[in-house]
Amino acid sequence: MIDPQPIVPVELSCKSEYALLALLELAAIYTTKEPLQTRQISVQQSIPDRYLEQLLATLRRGGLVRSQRGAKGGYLLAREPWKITLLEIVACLEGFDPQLNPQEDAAKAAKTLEGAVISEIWQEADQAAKTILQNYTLQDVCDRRDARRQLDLMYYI
Amino acid sequence: MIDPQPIVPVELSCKSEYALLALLELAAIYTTKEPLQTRQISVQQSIPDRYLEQLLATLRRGGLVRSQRGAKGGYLLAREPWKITLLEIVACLEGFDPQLNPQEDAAKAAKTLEGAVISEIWQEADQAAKTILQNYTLQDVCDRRDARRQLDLMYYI
DNA sequence: AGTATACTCCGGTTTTCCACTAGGGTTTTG
DNA sequence: CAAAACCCTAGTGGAAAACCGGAGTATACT
Repeated sequence: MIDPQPIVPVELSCKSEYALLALLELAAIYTTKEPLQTRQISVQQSIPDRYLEQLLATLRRGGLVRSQRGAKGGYLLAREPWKITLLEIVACLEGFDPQLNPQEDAAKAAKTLEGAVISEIWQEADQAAKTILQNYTLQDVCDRRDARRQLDLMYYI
Repeated sequence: MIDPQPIVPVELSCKSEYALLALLELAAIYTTKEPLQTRQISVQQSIPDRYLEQLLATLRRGGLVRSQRGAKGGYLLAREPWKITLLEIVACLEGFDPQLNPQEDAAKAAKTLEGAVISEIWQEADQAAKTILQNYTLQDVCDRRDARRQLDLMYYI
């Protein structure tokens, strides 16, 4: 189990973090076209393997990865890493619609006037956070990690 | 119990919603300088009274509200409604620091490189949401509710 | 063809958190 | 001094999240 994130409005669930880490592994070997097995990912990122299996299955149903069964099987990205946004990933895992500005009517659904106004403002904050996540692709995250790795190396020398 | 909000990155907890509704009530009678009792608020907004008590106590410890004990007691806003931001309110309730850009080092605390990069991006999304909430004051919410009330009235005629 | 490998489906368990409840106190008014 | 109202602390129930296990099915390699 991963330690809890700081208690802030935008929470990164364990589920989403695991999935993102797994997808990063898949992105790293994307060009090889060779499938990567859950076992390898789980060891690399220290994720409970049976749990990871479920998450990858969810990602498959969400169309983000493809799977190959049997011996020499495993998972591959369904699309190029620069065509997968972070918003898509968390939307797939947490089970909400990845499109921005989904329902104004959620505010209408509120029973009281106060409730509706509050709901509107919260949706505005939600939009802002979602927009950030939509503007990052898997590739971006990989690039940033690689850049950081280079930087750490330079400090070491 | 309030029905759950849509499953999205930015969640509005029951706690924060109750507190906000209570503060709206206090804001409405702010100019009278007369304290408002938990019982009245709980009836008005249909919030479990003993639970509301706790939330108001938290708001008091957070310096958002003042209390007057004994008979004829109750709660008043500690400041003018236009000097209380929504970010302060949820920060008080959820127990995090209301100042923006609080800790870059949370990213440093991550054990792995990937973890740090992901944490950074999530903080960016978090910042975006927080900024929205910081730019709304209690007064803004009151004003918007009143405007909406006028609008509904016009449609009715 | 057969066997080992690895995904697939599905149900169960454990843990954690949240909304809420409860009891016994302290302060103030009248 | 009694009633009204806030104050403090602990505990409960249910739901969701995190995780585990077993039986099944597809694929590769020999």
